Amino acid sequence: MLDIRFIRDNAGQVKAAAAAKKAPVDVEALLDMDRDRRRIIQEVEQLKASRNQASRDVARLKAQDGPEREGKLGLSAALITREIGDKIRKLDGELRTIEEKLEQALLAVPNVADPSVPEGNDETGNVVDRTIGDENVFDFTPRPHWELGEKLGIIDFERGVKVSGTRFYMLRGAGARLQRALIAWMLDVHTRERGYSEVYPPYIVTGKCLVGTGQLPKFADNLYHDAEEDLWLIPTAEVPVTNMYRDEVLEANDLTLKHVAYTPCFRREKMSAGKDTRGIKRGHQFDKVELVKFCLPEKSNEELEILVEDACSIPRKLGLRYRVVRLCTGDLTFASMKTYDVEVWSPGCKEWLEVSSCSNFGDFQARRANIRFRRDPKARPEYLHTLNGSGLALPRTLIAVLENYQNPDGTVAVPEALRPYMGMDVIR
RNA sequence: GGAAGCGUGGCCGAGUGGUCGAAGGCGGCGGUCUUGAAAACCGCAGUGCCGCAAGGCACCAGGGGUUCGAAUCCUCUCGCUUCCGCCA
Repeated sequence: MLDIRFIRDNAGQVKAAAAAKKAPVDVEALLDMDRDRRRIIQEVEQLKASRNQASRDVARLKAQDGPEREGKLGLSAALITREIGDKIRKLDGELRTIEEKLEQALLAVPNVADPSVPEGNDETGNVVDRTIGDENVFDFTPRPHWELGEKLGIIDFERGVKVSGTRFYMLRGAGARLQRALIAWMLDVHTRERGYSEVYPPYIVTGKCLVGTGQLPKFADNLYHDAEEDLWLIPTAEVPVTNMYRDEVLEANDLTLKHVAYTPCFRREKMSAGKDTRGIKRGHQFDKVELVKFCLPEKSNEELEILVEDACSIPRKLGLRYRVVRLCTGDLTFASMKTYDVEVWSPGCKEWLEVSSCSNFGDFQARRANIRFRRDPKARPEYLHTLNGSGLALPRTLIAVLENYQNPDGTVAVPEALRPYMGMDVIR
């Protein structure tokens, strides 16, 4: 959420950012509501001040003159203040209404891009920052993972669909084990080498959390939720982990705070038929190891660069070819100020797979979730900055491993780093 | 899920409907004293909003209500504790 005061002072910038993100935002309407709101506040607070004064008068007279005069004095004061009270009640009602409307409207305003983000309309405007690693040379035609998976009996598409419908699959045997190995290994890398502290969060959260990170109210369509209660399946660990510190004031000394969490992710998205239909690239349920950071406002862009490197350490250690893409203004998500995607090359599908999306949210989420810090014990609380990125998303990492490490006979070598976790060298 | 009790400032803990933003204690900060520290004593200390400012308003889990006036009375919601039931 943006500060209404920021919007007041930077209306043009906010309009431009909303247009770039294709979010219909009526900035003028916001400013009108803000003006009305402040007018009513001034009016009602003046009335409250006079009511308080009258109340104090009654109290004082009663104390001075004793109970015998209470009737007279009390009555005259009562006549005045009852009228004021009615007005106050009426104005308070108006104020509540307009504040709710303004709040709802503000929750629909997207974050403003950082100045370093390239201009652009859509993903074609993204900029490849760097590509690391060489393309694997195969002396045979590499197979896509769905062929490998079925041949090896480690991905069972039919039974996943039988149990849960389209876009679900089951991993079996070495496939399930490979995913588990990747999860355990990635958690170990981030905790042991990158300084993250591991968290096991709930996979179901209240709506408030989703408002905090920015999925609600705008993107309810993409979420699974309990029909009777305000409980929602998480679309990413970002939601519970960022909201851990909701309504808290942290100490500056504890920043930057870094957490890593493994969770499944649930996304309802009504995906266009025919897009990414083959394989396990896109489903309603997938696993992900997520990195979340809380830091000082002036450090967040620096922290973003480090976060990207933390994510990149995984494909690097796996010996996968990867690249870092800088998203343009038009491809940024609703809450993001600046985002880098990390993509790995999959020779079977012949495409770059997005395995991580690392974003700096500035104080956008911190404001929504009310996460603050104190520079020193006497200072006023300030909003901190939040960041997160995948480290990494499992199915796509699994795809890249299968396709890059495949042998001519359809077996798959286990990457060196994973062998201790897999207990085997080759999946056959 | 049922019953009972409880939710006050960073923490503990008072608070007969009327100058209560709230006693007292601990902790914190700044002094005095001390070679230094401790102790003792004195003082300062919440958050948000409106306002150029002076200042004002709000906040005693959260919402609604009664009242001229609510931390205090009523009501609903949430959370915690204990007992019972159920359960991996």
